[in-house]
Amino acid sequence: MVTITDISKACGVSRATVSKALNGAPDVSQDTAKRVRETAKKLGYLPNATARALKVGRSYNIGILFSDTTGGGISHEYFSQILESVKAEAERLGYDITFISKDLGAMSMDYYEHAKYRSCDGVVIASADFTDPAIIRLATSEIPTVTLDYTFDSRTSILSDNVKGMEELVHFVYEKGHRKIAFIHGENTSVTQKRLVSFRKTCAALGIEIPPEYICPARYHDPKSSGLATRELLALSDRPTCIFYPDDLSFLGGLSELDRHDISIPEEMSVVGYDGIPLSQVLRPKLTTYRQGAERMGREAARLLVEEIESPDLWLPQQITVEGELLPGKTVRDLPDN
Amino acid sequence: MVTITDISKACGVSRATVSKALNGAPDVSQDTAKRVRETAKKLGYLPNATARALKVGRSYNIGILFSDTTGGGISHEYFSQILESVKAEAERLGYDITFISKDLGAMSMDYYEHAKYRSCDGVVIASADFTDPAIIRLATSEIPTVTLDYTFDSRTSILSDNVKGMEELVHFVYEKGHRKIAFIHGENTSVTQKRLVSFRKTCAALGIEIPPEYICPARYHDPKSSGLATRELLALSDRPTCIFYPDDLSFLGGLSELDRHDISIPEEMSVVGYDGIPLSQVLRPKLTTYRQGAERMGREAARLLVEEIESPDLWLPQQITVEGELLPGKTVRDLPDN
DNA sequence: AAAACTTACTTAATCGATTTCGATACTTGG
DNA sequence: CCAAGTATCGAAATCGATTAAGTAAGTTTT
Repeated sequence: MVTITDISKACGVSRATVSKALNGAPDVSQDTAKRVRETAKKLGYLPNATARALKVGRSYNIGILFSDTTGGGISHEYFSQILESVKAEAERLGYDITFISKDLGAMSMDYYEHAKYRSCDGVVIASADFTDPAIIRLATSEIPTVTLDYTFDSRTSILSDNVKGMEELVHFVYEKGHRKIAFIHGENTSVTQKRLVSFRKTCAALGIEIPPEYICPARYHDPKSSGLATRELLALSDRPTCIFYPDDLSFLGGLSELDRHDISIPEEMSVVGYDGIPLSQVLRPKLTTYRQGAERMGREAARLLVEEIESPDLWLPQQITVEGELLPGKTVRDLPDN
Repeated sequence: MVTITDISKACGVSRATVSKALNGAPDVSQDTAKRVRETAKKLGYLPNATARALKVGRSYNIGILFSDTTGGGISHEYFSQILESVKAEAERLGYDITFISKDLGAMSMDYYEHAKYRSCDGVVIASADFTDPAIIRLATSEIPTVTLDYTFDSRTSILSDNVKGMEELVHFVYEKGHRKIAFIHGENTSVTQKRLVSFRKTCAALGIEIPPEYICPARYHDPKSSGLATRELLALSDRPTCIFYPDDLSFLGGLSELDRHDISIPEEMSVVGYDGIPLSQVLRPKLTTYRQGAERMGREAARLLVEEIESPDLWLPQQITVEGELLPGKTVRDLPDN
């Protein structure tokens, strides 16, 4: 391994001078700076991020956290898109990305400890159970963090615009003539609450009455539970004409349940998803859904986190809401009369 | 930040003793070892991975490389499954995972330099253009690496069993009565060659003649190009009865092309995918495909890499082939007579 | 021409942990 | 009772890089 010591010997200057030359310090003559850079290149010198991090207390490494429990794993497209865009933006800004998890090998660590252990400059909390004490500890610690789809105290967060998403979807089906709209929702999280409130509010504003049995609990990303909820809705004497699913993937559970009852989409039942993952657009019929701006969310998360890391003094926490986009699809039928 | 110095002061012993006590060295008395561990816990001590890495020359950090160019990005389910299982196994073994990329911020680095810069103990090359000189440099360097779906010289690699996969798929459609089988293949990579040769070999063994125009080039994970290939196949005077697609996602391109010609699956055309991603199993009709053992591949990759890192002396490179599993689906029709 | 700056380096401490080589005290064997 | 062995601990070097402080020239000011 080539170190600054090797360069200093080859150039006949001190290690301090080499370091300063390579970092563009002002008190190095043009001549020596050039000589140092050239021999550095000739010898194939690479800075050692570890040594630098130890000395300057900054690792240029940010953690990313996907908690394994909530099923919001990396392989869901929404999250893998976020991961990809966080990674791209962080790298653009000179930061590497390391996964933060509970328990590394034999050591039992919580998230906070893991982040400290790796001396991460900051952490993006991408998917997590926000009631988990370990998550809370990290998110309220002195380590800069950005959370996605949740705000701790009033710390920095990137929020998908669930209110607007629901509004647009409700308006869309309303204009197609639907009045009997059922809503299958995911676990009781802040996201769910926002969507549910927005759903109710928008319906109310449009003068639609939603009977309580039209609101069904299920779980995110779990086709089975949405299938069950669908079955209950179909058992009602007064069936809805349109069903909102918690997310695109969950709709697939509803799909097979509707299949079982020989109910065709959208002729006999209209459906709406959420997320706008690529899968939704290759289904036939194409799913009506709301695409969350995952790519931009990841980018903003990385950008804000690095801003906070690099200028902590003039930093104010902020919450950014990223709008999505309605994808019309073909799964909502035009009702001739209501 | 609590360091071993703090502990040493609190305990009235030297830093050396603290370090040894925490690492279970033999020349520390039971008493002091216990006292040190207790005050370490009391003070909330966390080892500093950076400092340790600098001293011992091991970072307990392994790199993972997904090259962005080939479209084999993280958000493809095959790769995100691999990522997830590499991550899980590495963490189980006490290693963290960092993404390795070209160009970090302003610095221009190739993959090898990036891995050195972060002093990765090893790198999993999960998805890459194996003709890229930067990839070759890394994969043939002194850094332990494991490649997926490609073998450099005879270094360690994890291979999906493409030969067996093709064999099984061909046999499957053969037994359904198909004799006119077309094969749309991806870019000319070693994987493609294996599949192509295996396809040809199996057909020959079964006495099936495949006319050259039944073999169409396209690109992996690119529905558009497979759509075009499909169009060409449909234009033939002697159409095939069954089409093999390069992967599940590409099949979707074929799907819309078949739609356009009002050809229904499997009644008028049978199709077969490859990969067995979850999407393939929620399509209707369910896709006949071959699931690659992504989860096991990732796990083995991490396991072998760590083995090589931890006992480089008694290490022999090896290639592991991971079998997959045929998913029958519903997209291959039973031909009454052939 | 003496005082006051500049410029261009070097010295040495430091980050947090590990590890080699002693050093000391105590135990055991002969 | 002395030599040898054992158990326990500490001093100091080290990993590679950064940086405050100091130094020795040369340059400018008055």
